Amino acid sequence: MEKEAEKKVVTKIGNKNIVKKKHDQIIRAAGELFAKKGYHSTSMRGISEASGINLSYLYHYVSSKDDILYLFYLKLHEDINFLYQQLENSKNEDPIEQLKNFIKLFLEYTHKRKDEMLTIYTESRHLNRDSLYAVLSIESQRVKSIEKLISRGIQKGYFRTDSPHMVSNIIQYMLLIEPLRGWNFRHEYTFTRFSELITDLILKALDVKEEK
Amino acid sequence: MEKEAEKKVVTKIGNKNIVKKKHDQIIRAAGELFAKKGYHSTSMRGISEASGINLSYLYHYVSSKDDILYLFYLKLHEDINFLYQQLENSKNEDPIEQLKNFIKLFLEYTHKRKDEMLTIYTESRHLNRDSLYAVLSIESQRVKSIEKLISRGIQKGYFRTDSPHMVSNIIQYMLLIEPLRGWNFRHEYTFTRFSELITDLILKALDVKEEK
Amino acid sequence: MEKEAEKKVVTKIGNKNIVKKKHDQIIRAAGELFAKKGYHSTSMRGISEASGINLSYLYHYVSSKDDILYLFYLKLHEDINFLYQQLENSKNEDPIEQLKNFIKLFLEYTHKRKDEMLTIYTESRHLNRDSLYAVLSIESQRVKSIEKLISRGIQKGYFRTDSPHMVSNIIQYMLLIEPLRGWNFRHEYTFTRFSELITDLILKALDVKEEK
Amino acid sequence: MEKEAEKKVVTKIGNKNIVKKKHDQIIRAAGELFAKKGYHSTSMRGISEASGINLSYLYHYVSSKDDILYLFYLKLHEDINFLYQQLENSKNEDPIEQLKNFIKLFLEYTHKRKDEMLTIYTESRHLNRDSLYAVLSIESQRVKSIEKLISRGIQKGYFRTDSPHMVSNIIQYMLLIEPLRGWNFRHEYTFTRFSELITDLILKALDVKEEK
DNA sequence: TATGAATGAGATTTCATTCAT
DNA sequence: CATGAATGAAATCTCATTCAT
Repeated sequence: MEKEAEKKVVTKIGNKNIVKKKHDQIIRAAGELFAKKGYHSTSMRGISEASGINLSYLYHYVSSKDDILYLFYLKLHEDINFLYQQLENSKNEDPIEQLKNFIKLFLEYTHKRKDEMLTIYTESRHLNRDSLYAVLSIESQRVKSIEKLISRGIQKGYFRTDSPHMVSNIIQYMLLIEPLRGWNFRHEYTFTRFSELITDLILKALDVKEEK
Repeated sequence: MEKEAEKKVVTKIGNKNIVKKKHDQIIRAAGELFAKKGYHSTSMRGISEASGINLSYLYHYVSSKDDILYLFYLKLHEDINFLYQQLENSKNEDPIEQLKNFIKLFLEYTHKRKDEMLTIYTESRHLNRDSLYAVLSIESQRVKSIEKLISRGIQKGYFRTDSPHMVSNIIQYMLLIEPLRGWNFRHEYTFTRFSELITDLILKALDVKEEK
Repeated sequence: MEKEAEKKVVTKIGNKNIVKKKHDQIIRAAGELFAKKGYHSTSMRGISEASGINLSYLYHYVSSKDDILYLFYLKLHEDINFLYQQLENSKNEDPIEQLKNFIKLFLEYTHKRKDEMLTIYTESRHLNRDSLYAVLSIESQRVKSIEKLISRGIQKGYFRTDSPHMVSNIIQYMLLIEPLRGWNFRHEYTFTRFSELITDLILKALDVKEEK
Repeated sequence: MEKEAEKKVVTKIGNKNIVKKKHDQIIRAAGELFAKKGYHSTSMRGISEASGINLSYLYHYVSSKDDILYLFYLKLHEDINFLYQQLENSKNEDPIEQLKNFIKLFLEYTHKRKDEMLTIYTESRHLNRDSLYAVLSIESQRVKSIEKLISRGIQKGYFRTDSPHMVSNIIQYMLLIEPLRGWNFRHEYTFTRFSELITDLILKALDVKEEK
């Protein structure tokens, strides 16, 4: 996986373990608030209260409110990153199975954390320049990971498309439909059914004929 | 078309023509600011200055900042609404052509107004309860309009899918990919090419075999 | 008099008369607080309370706390500026008398407003870049005004010095001794006596022989 | 030399040598910061970092931020104090030479440390009551030291003035012109020339005829 | 219809200082 | 002798909204 743009969150505390722990504590609290009220309507005071960390002391672990949103994104990213790594590493598997598996796991993750996903994808516009750049860079990497799998699948004759890059973008986008648009269909489909339909669609986009 | 949930923007001015004109003036100014800085970072003062309407006087035409976001949504909606109406009305046309045409026009509209679309779809979360409800209701209607076309197409044997509702949702969602995700592919495709690819995908989702 | 560097204080109010009046109100209040506690220990809230202007409304008349310090300087400057203008204009007078008169009036002014003068000359370091530049530029002009008088006096044979510029700097500096160092001699001299001594010194610096 | 008002800086550490060393360390760091950003904009954390002394540990050596400013003053004072002592002790020298020498050395010192001098003389207002009192008392002593030399010179017929006290104040004040006002002439005179001019002026104030 | 004046509430951030070990 | 954790108080500034005319 290529190198991503990076942004370090500056803290006043050296000990990395403690920082990690506190960051988790902060993100957990902030994440809920963001999900409930959005980034701008969530105040640092609110985060302080919800996390149990003294308001001023928060600033020892992050250097601005923006940092928290960024950390929040990073956390979600980390939790799912292994899926993308699998896309790149396990080169021996059947690409179709590999893709199906990826979709399944991704949708499950997204399903469980839809509020957080919604938050991230609607609020990330408001990140400051550096954080935004870092986030977009990660997102871009993700699409590239998918693209690699697809290219492999094409070479091996499993997939067919004349625009792997665009299809990869579309796939990544499709996978986010639940948090972004689920309100309009969630109650009408079981998750399994929903998952099937999305998988189907993606396979069709890659011209995979499915035998049922 | 079924009745939508509605929300009236309360004004202190009687004359409907004037109100309409002022609303346009406000929305035009606000829209640009929203696109540039987002809803929360746009101040009423800013809108007042950009629109040339005195700050207090704004409150004769809207009753809160939230209203402006709502009006902004409504405007975008109105401008494109005729497309959805065509989906329902012109019942004699070939559904495939009708769909293709709809996609084309929608994408063109979206392409021209991507910033505004992005704004709406990332900021609408922050509408207050009533406005949000109204917006979601409109969005829901739109999906239903698409669904009607699809059902017609199925009956006539043009389309095939075992979940018209879900596919409609997906189509509506797909059509928004440019404002929401375009940053990652925009510079690599001409609009025409992009439009083709999306159309293709949607037709595939409906099992339409294309002869080229 | 040459053109000075300038800095405009940005207000949100158009009417210049009102702005002027409010500025006066603000400066009067702020000046006292600055004199009593210094710039940094004076809070905007304090200024708001002392001036009777609502805290947020203060920001319609100034755009930052720094502005207030700058306005304060400007006020003091304006009140005494005519003295410097006289130095340049009335070219027919006897330079010695003109200088004596200038010293007398300046010292009187300074004597009455020593706290404010002390404030300005100890706090102006903390002005932001633009304000500081404007202030230094004014101060520099003042020295030049003095220098012009001296040069005139030299030409006419009244004064003698081989460094008019330096002497002018020294004179300007000398005239500020009361606010800056008066605490150590104020109670031991009447103002008249003090004034005489300073005048004497300055004349000596210019090699004026006084007949008494 | 008469007894000065004094203020002890309370420490939690017994060993006087260590205290002295740490104080130096603190002052060196703080001095630079004060010179760069002023007293109020310098934070204890900043001093801690610049000095390499742990923030809480600073409070073992000083009892408040104010103490540091006071110590800073004291350091500058100590470094130059010997000059004032010479003024009082060496009673056999020619007063004119003695004065000239004093001026020269003082200006050299001031020249080298103008930033620190500026800091002290603009920030000392913000010392708390006790520290301020101690500082003023030292300053007052200094003027008295000069005054003694002048009185001696008068008695011996070298100097002439009817107000030795005032002249002493003026001299002390004059010697500070470079840090306080140098910005307006520094680049136009070599230090030597500047030094000459000041010396001249002071001798004139004392009615010393110079043969060149 | 239109506007300038005014306000209360709240947001982010910084800091000197103390606690506990 | 030395340190990391923690805190309360305050500061500047912004904003949506209302008042009074």
